[in-house]
Amino acid sequence: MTRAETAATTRRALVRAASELLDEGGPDAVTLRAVGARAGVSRGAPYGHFENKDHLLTQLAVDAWNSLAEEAGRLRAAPETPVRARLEGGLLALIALARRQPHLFALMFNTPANTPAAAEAANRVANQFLALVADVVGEADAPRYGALLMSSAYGIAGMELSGHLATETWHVSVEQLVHMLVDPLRPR
Amino acid sequence: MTRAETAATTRRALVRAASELLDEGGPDAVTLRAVGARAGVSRGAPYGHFENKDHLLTQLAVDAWNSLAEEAGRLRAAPETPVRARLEGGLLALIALARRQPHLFALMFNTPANTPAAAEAANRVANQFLALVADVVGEADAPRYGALLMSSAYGIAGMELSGHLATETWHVSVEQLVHMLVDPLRPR
DNA sequence: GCTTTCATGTGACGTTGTCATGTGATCTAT
DNA sequence: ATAGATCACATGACAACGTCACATGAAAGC
Repeated sequence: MTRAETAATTRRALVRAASELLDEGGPDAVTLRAVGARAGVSRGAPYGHFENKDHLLTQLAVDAWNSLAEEAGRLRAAPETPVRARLEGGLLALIALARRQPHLFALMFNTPANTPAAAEAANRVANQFLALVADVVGEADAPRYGALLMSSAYGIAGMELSGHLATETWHVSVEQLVHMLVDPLRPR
Repeated sequence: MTRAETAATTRRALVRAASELLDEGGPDAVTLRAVGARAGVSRGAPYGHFENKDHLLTQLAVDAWNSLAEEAGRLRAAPETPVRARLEGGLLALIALARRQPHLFALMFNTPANTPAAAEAANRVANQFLALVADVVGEADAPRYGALLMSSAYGIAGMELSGHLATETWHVSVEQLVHMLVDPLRPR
C-alpha cells in the first residue's frame, strides 16, 4: 500500500470504530483510546486525521446527514407513490434513524454544525425535504411547511428517545403523530 | 445556624452555582470543582448532598420543569385571554426558556428523566399543556394534539438552538411556526 | 461532659483529551 | 540507487476531571 492509501484506510477505520462505539455505548464510550484500539492504531493516531475529537464526531454526523439526504432523494424518485405518502415516508425515515442510532441522531441534531461540511450536509437534507414538501403543498408554501414538518418530526423523535412521550399523559404512537402532521396538508 | 440549616444552605448554594455555571459556560463548565468553589465549599462537598454529578444536574432540570409547570398554570388561569392565545403563549414560553437558558433546555429535553422526581416534574408540565390544549380542542382530542404540539414546540426550539433553522432553505421565524401549529386548531 | 453523628476538607487514583517528541517507513531528487 | 525530506504513527507526559477513602472539627444527644 502506498502512503496515501494506508492513511485513507486508517482514517476510514477510525470513523468506523467511532461510529460503532457510539452506537454500542453512547458518547461516553467514544474515547480516543478506544477508537484507536478498535481501529488498530494508537490513541494519538486520530490527531493525524482530525483536528480534535469533536471533528471526528462531526465526521460521523456528516456521513449520517449525507445518507439521510440520499434516502430522501430515493423517496422522491418513487413516482408510483402518492406525494403525501412520500413525504410521510421521509419523516418516518428520520424517526427510524433516531430509533436505529439514537446517539448518532442526538449528535446530528442536538449539536450545532461546527464545520462547513456539516452545515452543507445538513442543508442537503433540508433541500430534499423541501422538495418532498413542495410536491404536496406547492413551491410557495414549501419553506414554511418544510421547516414546520422537519422540526416537528425531529421533536417527535427526540421526545420519544428521551422517554418524554411515554408518559401516561399522552398515549399516542409516533406514527400517529407523524400522520397527524401530514394528513391535513393540501395544495392550495 | 443549626446543622440542618447549614446543610440546606450549602445544598441551595450548590444548585445555584451549578445553574449559573451551566448558563455561563455550558455543560463543560459545570465541574464539581468549579461548583464547589462558587458555592464556597470544596470539590468533594457535593457528594454529601447528591449521589452523583448527574443527580446534581438532574436537580437543575427538576427545578426548571417545575417553574415551567407554574408558568403554564398561570397562563391557564388568565380567563380574559382567548384559549388559543393561551395555548400559543404556553408553547412560546417553552421556546423562550430555550432561548434564555439553552443549556438547561438541552439538559431537560435531551436527557431521559433519570430519577422519579424528574419524571414527576416533567409530567406536571405535560399535564398543564394537556389542559391548555383541552381548552381548545376538547378533552377527547387533547392527548393527541397535546403530544403533537409539545413535541413540535420542543423540535422548533431545538432546531433553532442548533442553528438548523437558520439555513437559507427555510426563511421562517420561530413565532410563525408556532402560529402555524396553533392557528388551525378548532373544537370539533 | 462525653460520645455519637454528620457536614465538610483533603489526599489519592484511574481515566480522559491533548501535545511534544521520537521513530521508522515511504517518497523524491539526484 | 542512495541520501535526505516527508509523513503516518507510537509513546511519554501533563493538567483536569469524577470519584472515593479517610481525616477533622463542630453540632446533637444523652
